Amino acid sequence: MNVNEKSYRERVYALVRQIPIGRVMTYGQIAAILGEGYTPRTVGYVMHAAETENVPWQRVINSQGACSTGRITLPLDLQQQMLESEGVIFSEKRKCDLNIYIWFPEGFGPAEDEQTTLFT
DNA sequence: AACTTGACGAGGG
DNA sequence: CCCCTCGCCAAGT
Repeated sequence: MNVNEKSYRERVYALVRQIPIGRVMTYGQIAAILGEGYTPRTVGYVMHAAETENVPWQRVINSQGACSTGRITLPLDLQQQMLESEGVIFSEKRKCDLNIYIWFPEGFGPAEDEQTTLFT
């Protein structure tokens, strides 16, 4: 048996647990990195059960830089509040700048010539 | 075993 | 910029 063989969900959780405080990843980005069989939708599906798995679920947002949990308990989405408490700044439209907060695991970052443009 | 449902995302109007 | 459509695939009924 392959002991490295983790369940479909565990692969997602393992990756999400690596996201640093104050940084985020998108559903599509996670699906692209995990590859085979993973799609933005299924990643979202899996994240629905993440809170009981000791996973920083709030750090996974959509490609528009906004939260899509739909959990609008207060004036603002709970997820957005959690991210704001980690230092992530959201606009009035409830979006954050992915160019600033997006995080890539080792070896998956943007090409060097593109990285420099992020610091202009 | 068939059908429905998403914490998505790219593309077109 | 907003709205709609369609592809994606694990899980729940």
